[in-house]
Amino acid sequence: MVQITHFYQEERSMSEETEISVFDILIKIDDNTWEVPIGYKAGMHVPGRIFVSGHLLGILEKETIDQVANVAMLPGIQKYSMAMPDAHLGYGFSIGGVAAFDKENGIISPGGVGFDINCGVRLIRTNLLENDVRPKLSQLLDDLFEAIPTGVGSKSRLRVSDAELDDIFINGVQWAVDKGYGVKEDLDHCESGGKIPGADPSKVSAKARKRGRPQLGTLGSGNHFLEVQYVDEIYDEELASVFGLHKGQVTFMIHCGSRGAGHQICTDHLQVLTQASRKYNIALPDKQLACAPAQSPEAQDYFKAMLCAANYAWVNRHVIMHWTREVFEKTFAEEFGDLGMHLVYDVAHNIAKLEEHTVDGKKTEVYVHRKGATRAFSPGHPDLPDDYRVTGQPVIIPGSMGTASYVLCGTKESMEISFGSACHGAGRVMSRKSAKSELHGEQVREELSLKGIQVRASQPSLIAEEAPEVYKSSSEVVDVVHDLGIAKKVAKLLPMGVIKG
DNA sequence: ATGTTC
Repeated sequence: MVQITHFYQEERSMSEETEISVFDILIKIDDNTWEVPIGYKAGMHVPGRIFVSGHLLGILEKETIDQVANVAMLPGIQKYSMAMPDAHLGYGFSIGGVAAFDKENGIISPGGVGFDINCGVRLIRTNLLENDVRPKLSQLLDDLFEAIPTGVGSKSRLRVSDAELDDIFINGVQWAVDKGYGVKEDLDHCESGGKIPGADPSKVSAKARKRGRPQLGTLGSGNHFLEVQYVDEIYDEELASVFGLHKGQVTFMIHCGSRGAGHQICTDHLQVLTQASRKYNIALPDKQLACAPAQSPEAQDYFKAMLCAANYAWVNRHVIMHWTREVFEKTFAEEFGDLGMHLVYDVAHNIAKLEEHTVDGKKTEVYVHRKGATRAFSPGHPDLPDDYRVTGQPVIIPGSMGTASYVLCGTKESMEISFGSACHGAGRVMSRKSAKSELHGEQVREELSLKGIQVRASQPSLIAEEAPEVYKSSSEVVDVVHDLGIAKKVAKLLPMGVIKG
């Protein structure tokens, strides 16, 4: 029997807590399901469920378990407070957290969405093969780096008026398609059609608008990227064929969010909801869990503003996709003709949505908070576009820089186990600070280059912060959700070139 | 993630 104990970061002072093993807290349900019992902390309304393999459990922080337990104390939570295999410490709610709250008796919390509202990812396929692209890869990446503004505080070459910003907040990708960015088909291949109704720009502050206006069509920083990839392996030929994927094919992936706009909207409303938590007498185990009753004006104002940021983020990824398509056209269309650059799908990783789920055999409406988690709806779900209704929803899981990304597919089991949710990515294991002090950007770049992966980034330190070794293995995380059955593996994608913020 | 320490 292997004894797995919890290892704290070095800077953390030794205390009696360091003696606690995760086995002292968690109850094993099956190989990939561990329960935080309802008695772990006084005030938990439901147990926690952490979906990890034995190995991933060994690197799970105790604080992440505490965050799962804290969320279980919030009013109106349904079934379980959950954490996906890529879970790690976040603001209030863990990243990788999934929690559903009753529409009438539950709460809405910005901490359950995160600062980067609708951070998400989209995958675009092409008709090109790996060997078509390799000879021109360097030039392609240079041109992409030129076309797509990256980095903190980067500004777009797209100028939108104040009135257009309202239109973007309300109509999302529909605005972009009407403007000539992308095509109508793209709308169907975004989660929620790239536009959630109910967004209200009057709930967005002047400051958030000011930050958001110049940033539409910018990649941002951190783990955000634009990656040129190829399909390395197909796990399910039938599903892959519906998604238009085959071995050797070149794809590109865009991972980014709502930039300064979403960040400011979260900051603004956190302030209001911190007051509201007191006003409505909600006992908070952690002030970062600030929230309000779902139907209160405070919670609804946040929700309506959050939807503005969500719609903005879809447009952001859409505009970046448009410019990327243009660069591919410029580089390859003369030689290869129609490049077939169809959007496979676009998923949100940080969002709260009002959805219908079955709880205790009854259909009920809940606010599902997914923070670093992906919707993974089942075959036949009415929210899916016609062409994917038979397969289930494509679930796009980006890897960390230089590692594999995955395409999975939603299942019936995800609806039963995890409110139609799966994991979102690799999950950090080393802080940005540690990564910067322990790793050197140029060395990481060199190591990736030896693996045939070219990186373009504004600063070498950013490469160090996002090095492969600072993340959990994406394949390990994906195997857990596949083995649990909450999403099914379809294809593995390997990077050829990365544009970093 | 983030006008990276309101």
